[in-house]
Amino acid sequence: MKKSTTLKDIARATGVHVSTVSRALTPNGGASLSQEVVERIRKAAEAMDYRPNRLASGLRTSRTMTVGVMIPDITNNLFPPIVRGIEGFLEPNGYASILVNTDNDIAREQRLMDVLRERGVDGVINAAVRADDGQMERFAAGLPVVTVNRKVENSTIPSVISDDVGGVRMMVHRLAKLGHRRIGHVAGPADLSTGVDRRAAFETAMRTLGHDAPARLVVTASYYTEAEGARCADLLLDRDEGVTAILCANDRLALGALEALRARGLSCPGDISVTGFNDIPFLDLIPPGLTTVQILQYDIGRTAAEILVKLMTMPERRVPSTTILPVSIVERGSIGPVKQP
Amino acid sequence: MKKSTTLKDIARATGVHVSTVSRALTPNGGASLSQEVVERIRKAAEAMDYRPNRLASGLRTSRTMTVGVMIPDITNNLFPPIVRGIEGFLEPNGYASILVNTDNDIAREQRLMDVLRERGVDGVINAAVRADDGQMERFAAGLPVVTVNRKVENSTIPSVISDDVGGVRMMVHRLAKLGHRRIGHVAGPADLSTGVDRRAAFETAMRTLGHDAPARLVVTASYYTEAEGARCADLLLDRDEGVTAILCANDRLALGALEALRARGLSCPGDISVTGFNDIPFLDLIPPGLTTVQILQYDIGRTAAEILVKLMTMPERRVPSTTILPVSIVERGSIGPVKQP
DNA sequence: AGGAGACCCGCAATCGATTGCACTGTTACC
DNA sequence: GGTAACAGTGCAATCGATTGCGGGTCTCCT
Repeated sequence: MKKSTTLKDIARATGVHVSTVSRALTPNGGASLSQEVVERIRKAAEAMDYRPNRLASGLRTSRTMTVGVMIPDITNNLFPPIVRGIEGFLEPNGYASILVNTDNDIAREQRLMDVLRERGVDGVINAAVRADDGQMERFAAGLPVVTVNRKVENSTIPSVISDDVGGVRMMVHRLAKLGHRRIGHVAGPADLSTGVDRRAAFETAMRTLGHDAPARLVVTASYYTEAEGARCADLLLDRDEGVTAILCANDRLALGALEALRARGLSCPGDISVTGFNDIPFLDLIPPGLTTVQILQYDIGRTAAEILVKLMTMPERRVPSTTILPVSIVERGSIGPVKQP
Repeated sequence: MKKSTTLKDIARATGVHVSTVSRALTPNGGASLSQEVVERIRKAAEAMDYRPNRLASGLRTSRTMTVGVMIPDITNNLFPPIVRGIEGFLEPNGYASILVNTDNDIAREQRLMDVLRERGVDGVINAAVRADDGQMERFAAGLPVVTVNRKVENSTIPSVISDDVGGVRMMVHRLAKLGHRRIGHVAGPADLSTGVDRRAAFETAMRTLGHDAPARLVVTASYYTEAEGARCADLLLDRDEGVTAILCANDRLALGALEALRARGLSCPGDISVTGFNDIPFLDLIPPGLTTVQILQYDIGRTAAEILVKLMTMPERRVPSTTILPVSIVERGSIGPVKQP
């Protein structure tokens, strides 16, 4: 492995001091140098295929041009587009991203945060925060952090999320228009902002419409998984409250709910309507076609990256504490009018 | 942002020299120190919440404990499990991964390779190589590289792939057993090893069975996309060669083929059987259930990481040039007996 | 008692880039 | 003509951790 060329090499080749080379090669540093020298050095650097050593420069300046990206689990379909959105903004701006999976494990999150700090990341984008995440709050005190998709409740950490409230409200109204009055809700985990916010939105929307929203119509999942979706839907149906529609806090829960209906021999949307949230990739291909709230997955990632860069490069400027991106309803086959008994 | 504690801080606190602290804190370095000093230093480090600065240590030792992971596109369902497998091995071993998306763009690949080098990665796992990738070959001369899922043909770069030949052969046999003799093949891109290898395997298997495999039964896709799958399947059907089954080089092509059939009003498997390759997540939920070759997605990632670590830490030891992981057939609804005219 | 090791630990150079300060030569101005 | 201002470069310290080398102390043996 031949060692790569350094400033010193270029200095030797061009007969100037390394500091001069350094200045010639930084965009604005060449200001105090003669055009001729800058030109000569740039040419030599090009010829010698010079690549700056980011470690060295990072050590000196304590800016590594690296950001940490924390994800619960990259194999969860929701996150790749977000990650892609993040990279889509960071990479062209010279940042590299270190990707880590937390598995929603608090100890693991702690450990990975240390890993990122050791590596001197300039900032962190966290798609894995819990709603009540004290350690992330502390962490954010020493390093720019932006949360994406989720947020820490009552926190100053900037977040980029989707319009959870609006999405749920629109969906409830859509179901109501189809005649549904007894709508069940499979809520997301209580320790995730999406879980609590969507649940609150559900209850508000139901009350606003003058419909019942007793606690018995809501079942809270422990995780955003198909298995939990099935379990919760089952529970809801067991309670036998005459539910005609189930609004799930996300698509995976909804897929589980569909499975539960199938297991009971119930048809969707014939017997019961089901809706999801996120519109994850491939959802459109799965029968009966889940009606869901479409979020701008790529854009929330990209926006989070933009905000993080602002935080990192212009700490004095203020950034919005919460950025909410719009959502829309995609209607597919999983909802229909209330079954007439 | 308060600066973190350094070796110097600990040295000052414990009254020893920084070099002593350094030795006390490296696992085997403490060998030449007294137990008492080591203990005292370790305790102080713990108390002061010391985190080594990886930049500094990387600069000094030129080992950054970082690896680059190149993926064509993380939003492609195939790759997240592979990435997860990679991380599953690297992270517990102290490595962090920088993830980059190449979009199968050669110029972009080149640029990202430079990015990784600047950051001093100890090695690279590449899931995005083209079959004839000269620049990656050169790159691998100066830095440990392992390719995963794909490989560079006729190269010395170690690769971890699935049993493409076996998978295709088994699938052809399976179709043959159902009576299919005129089997079409939607081949993968000619510049990817999976494309050429599976195509070759298809032709070999067909010949072995004594079936026809004229060039007209094979259409080569330009990309692994649903759109290309549909286009190629259409082309195949237009040729009107009496094809009764279409073996696709991967699942996305197969999904496209299904779409093409649907557009023509043909049923699957009633009129035509279709098969895929990879068994990507969610495939099981999409009707009619694609029969496909299941690969060990997580394991090829993990194995690639294991091999890379060997390469990085024990350059003298030899590693297998190609590691082939087994595959199996998952049979779902998309294949059936030949339609009797 | 003197010498040989063994054992512990400090010294200082080093990795590569950055940057405040100092220094030299030139220009301009009175 | 002398000096002040300035442009253009070099010098050297610095970021934090690592490591070869050397020096001091203690033990043990002859």
